Amino acid sequence: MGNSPGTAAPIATEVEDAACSDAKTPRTERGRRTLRKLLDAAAEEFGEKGFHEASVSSITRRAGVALGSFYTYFDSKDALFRALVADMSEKVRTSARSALHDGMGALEIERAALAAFLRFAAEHKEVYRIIDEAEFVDPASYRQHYETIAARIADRLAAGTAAGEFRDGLGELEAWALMGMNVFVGLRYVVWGGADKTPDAVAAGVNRLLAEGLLKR
Amino acid sequence: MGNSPGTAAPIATEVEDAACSDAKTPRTERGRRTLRKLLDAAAEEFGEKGFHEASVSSITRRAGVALGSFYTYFDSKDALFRALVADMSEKVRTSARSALHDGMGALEIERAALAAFLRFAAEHKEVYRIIDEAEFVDPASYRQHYETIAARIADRLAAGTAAGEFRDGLGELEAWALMGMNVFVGLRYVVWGGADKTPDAVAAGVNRLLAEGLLKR
DNA sequence: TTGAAAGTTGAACCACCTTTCAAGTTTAGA
DNA sequence: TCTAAACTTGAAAGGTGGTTCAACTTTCAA
Repeated sequence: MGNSPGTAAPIATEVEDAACSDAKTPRTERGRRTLRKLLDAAAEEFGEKGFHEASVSSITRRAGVALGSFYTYFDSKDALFRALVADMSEKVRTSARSALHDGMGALEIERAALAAFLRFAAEHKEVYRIIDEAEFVDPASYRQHYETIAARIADRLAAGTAAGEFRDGLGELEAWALMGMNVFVGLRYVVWGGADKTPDAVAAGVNRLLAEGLLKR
Repeated sequence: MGNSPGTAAPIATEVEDAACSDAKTPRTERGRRTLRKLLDAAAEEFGEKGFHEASVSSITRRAGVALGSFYTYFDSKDALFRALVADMSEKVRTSARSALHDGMGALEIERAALAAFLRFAAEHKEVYRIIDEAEFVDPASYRQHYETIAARIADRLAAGTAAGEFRDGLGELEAWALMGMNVFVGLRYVVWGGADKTPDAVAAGVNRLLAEGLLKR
């Protein structure tokens, strides 16, 4: 509920680059401003209403531009959605990577990556909804998003094994399992809230599960 | 792709009970047949096209009944979707529970439950899509579905701890983590296929992760 | 047998929303 | 300053598809 529009920081800061494949690049400063307004309004609108309930006219109204201007920047409502998914997918990956530093142990890296992802999700709850809805609106992007992330996790696992910290036999399957854990605890404790666990507490709990497993010792 | 209609066994066998909250209960044998045809056709249609691409007229055509008959059994397209989600949610839970037997160890139970879920998903791929899409079409059902499953997993973890097989400190968080692993490996290896891993192999890999964690010993 | 309830039918209604377009305004560089 | 390109505007075209409805058929119990 407490998700009043304008509370969250705008996501689209340099969206133009990530989204240029689907957005028509503006040639003037005014054009760039309008495109940004449209992207920010769309992120809000899609986040609140979902793709099908959202309407182009509502997005342009929110952005404070005329209905027709929309088609100066996007070929279609679908193209706008694709541009948003590409942008957010990029931001999610960036948020996790930025939390990693040299000298971290392999297990610590997983904890930090999850904590950073959860903090990012807390600040941009609409990201979850938009990426999840891509499964139906833009399946190719959805699949690519998760395959890219899984590949990155698999790389980290391999590095952990090479460093002698992780056991052998960790591959794609384990990467997907890890990713699924992260996504679901994020949905439960960050997006749905209940506010009973902080991102760091959630990340710590998951990390213990990764370290110790379930069995009594 | 290789998902020709009619290949999978019909899901709706005793749907009437689970769905009666949203479907208008038929009073004659003929009515029950028609309702079943509509539910089966809808499961196919929603599974293939998703909620918004699916159309009532296409569902009735598939079911071989007139367009108007639809509204004898459902108040709206949304009500039909809700009825389907309720039914499938029930089937998913049943499929996992039926794989559990007395005398199984706690870890073995988790492996068997996941393997059963994956086999069920392989046979009814449309279930994944329909339940996932409920996040947008019928959020309350979506949330209830996963909260119910998480509660059941948490119970199993507590039982495992009580039996001395699992460590202390396992609760809701760990249940959600487990559930996320299961859902994501199902999406990757069963729904998306690639056929490189059987349900049992996937379940075994995840189970080892639960038993040993990531660390080298 | 009979008639009331249950079920069937599909054309038509209607609300909604994406997209187009032609006319007007602003920008930027020469 | 001037002009061509960039951008803006909002009314209206056009399509889609959920839902209604009144006439018709089937079922079933009395």
